[in-house]
Amino acid sequence: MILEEMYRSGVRTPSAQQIQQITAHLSNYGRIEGKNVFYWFQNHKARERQKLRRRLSRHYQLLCSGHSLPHHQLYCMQDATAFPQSRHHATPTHSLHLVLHSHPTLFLPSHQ
Amino acid sequence: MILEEMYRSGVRTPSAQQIQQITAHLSNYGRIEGKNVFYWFQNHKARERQKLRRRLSRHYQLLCSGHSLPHHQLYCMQDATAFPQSRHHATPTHSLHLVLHSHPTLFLPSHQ
DNA sequence: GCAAATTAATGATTTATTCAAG
DNA sequence: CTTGAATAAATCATTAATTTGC
Repeated sequence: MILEEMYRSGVRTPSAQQIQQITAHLSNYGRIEGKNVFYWFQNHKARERQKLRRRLSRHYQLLCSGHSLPHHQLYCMQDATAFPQSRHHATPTHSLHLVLHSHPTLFLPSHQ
Repeated sequence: MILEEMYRSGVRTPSAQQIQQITAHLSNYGRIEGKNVFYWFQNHKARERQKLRRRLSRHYQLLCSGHSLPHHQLYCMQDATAFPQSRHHATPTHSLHLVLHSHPTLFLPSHQ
């Protein structure tokens, strides 16, 4: 409970000092050492991420399976109107037909 | 998610062709064009770097603020009680007492 | 009720990824 | 291109919960 409280209030990868302190504090309740605290945060962080990813994944699956849009992500892919023209140079001329390196302007649909 | 998958597997600055293909693929999910893909990779690369830099910065600040240890580990060197014996190999013998680095097992007390 | 069996959670370890520096 | 360092991701191992047949 204590660790989760800490996590909830922002602690993610505590430094050595922090770990020492936390360990000291928790020692009041039982045998514990730094590595346990270290592992706890590693695992907890990872598994929270995991949960989030699972949620998102499910979310996307729904999205792609023809159901209503979830409201984030993808909205950014929408119409792509106003386009930032290159600030510094006209379309680079050093590219020839060999162009491997991309510049956004190269991807402006030529017919739009 | 798809783009991150690509990034994770090595794509950093996709060529024009690659961008075209990626765009085509992603078009199944919504309106998107090459420049969006281009920007995504630019930004993602940059922001990954940024994250790392922040980490390092924080790291060094701690280091220099007299708080000795850079991050975690070392706390492991403290009481040196029961330590996790590696499942697969005997205790590593390379455990200089100077070690600052990462893995808990690296801090197996040399005398155990 | 109550073990054996099965499944979920958590702890600990290993492997992969990431960037910067050399 | 390689290496070092941090740490995220994947995996292994153990413990806690839950289910099942009796």
